[in-house]
Amino acid sequence: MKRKPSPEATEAWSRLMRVQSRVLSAVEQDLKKAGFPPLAWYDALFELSRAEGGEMRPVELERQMLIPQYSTSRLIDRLVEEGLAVRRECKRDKRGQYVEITPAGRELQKSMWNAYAAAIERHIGSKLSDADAATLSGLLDRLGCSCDGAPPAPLRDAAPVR
Amino acid sequence: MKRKPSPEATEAWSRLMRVQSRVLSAVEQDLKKAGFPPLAWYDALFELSRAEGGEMRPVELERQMLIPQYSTSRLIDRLVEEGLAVRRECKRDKRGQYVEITPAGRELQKSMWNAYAAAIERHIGSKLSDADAATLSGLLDRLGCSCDGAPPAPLRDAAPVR
DNA sequence: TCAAGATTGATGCAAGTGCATTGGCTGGGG
DNA sequence: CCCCAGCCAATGCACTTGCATCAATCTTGA
Repeated sequence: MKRKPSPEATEAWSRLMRVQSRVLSAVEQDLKKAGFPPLAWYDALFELSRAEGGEMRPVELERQMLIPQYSTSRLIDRLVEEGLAVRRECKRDKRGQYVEITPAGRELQKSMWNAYAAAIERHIGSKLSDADAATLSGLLDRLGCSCDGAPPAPLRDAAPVR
Repeated sequence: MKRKPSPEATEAWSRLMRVQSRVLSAVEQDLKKAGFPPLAWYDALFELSRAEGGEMRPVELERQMLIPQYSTSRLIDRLVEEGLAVRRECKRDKRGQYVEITPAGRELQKSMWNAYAAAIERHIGSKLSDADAATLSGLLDRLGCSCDGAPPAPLRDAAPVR
């Protein structure tokens, strides 16, 4: 039951942790140097912008972004504070609410994407052929999916991420 | 100069971020549930334990672990507070100091490794063949190394990581 | 030899995170 | 019909992180 991992598995673990941390901070730095807010803001704005009517329930956002409930709540606080989103009451369920992206929010999302895309290209695209990138995605998928019985994932496009 | 990333590159970025975050928190949770401190502690204890004489300069530890200076300083504070390491003065350079692992520190490092190895096996080893794990490591390496001209990396063994 | 600059490590402060709990509301079973 | 288990979102508190800066010491070079 508690078999030890092979050296290959251990090495893969090690690389996965180190490399993503380096790449993530490199990309975050690029964004920050360009004067943009953290990546999490982008992700939230992206999810909102592609949602029906530009709005969604916090609980839905939470599931998309895979972050804890309180974290979602505070992220929304900040977006609202900056005028990038607004909270709307939900008439169908008075416990809940809707969060709607504002025009300013859509604009920021788009302009962040320019810098973001450039950073991805710089730190990933330029270092891996498309075929290798696809192989990498495939291998990573095998680590992530089987974890908890999440349905195969709805398939995302220009899947911005995080 | 600002070419856009291919869909493959973007997808790889996305997966890299999501998957490592899931795997990392899964492993951290396993450790925590077993009553152990955070992974960073393990990494530090591991580095110390394999250092000559079980001691090293904070600045050296910092370079091994790839974490910021203040972070190292505070991590050492906590290890010392728990009796897992001690600070020693450095006679050769009075600005600096040595940090030495204690017997308790060595013991904790070893017992953490049991749980840690099991977690790696559970979340990585059992999901990837050794060959696939090696392929994954190779692809990840291509992302990490060329970043900053760090020498090819001294090559680590049971490279615990993070 | 001495001043300027670099390096080592610590720390004050602001901001972010994790955890537990609360308060409001819903919906279903008795 | 009412009550209670369960869900939604917010928040108080402790702790951690990031950033800037400091004090002490070392090194370099004129």
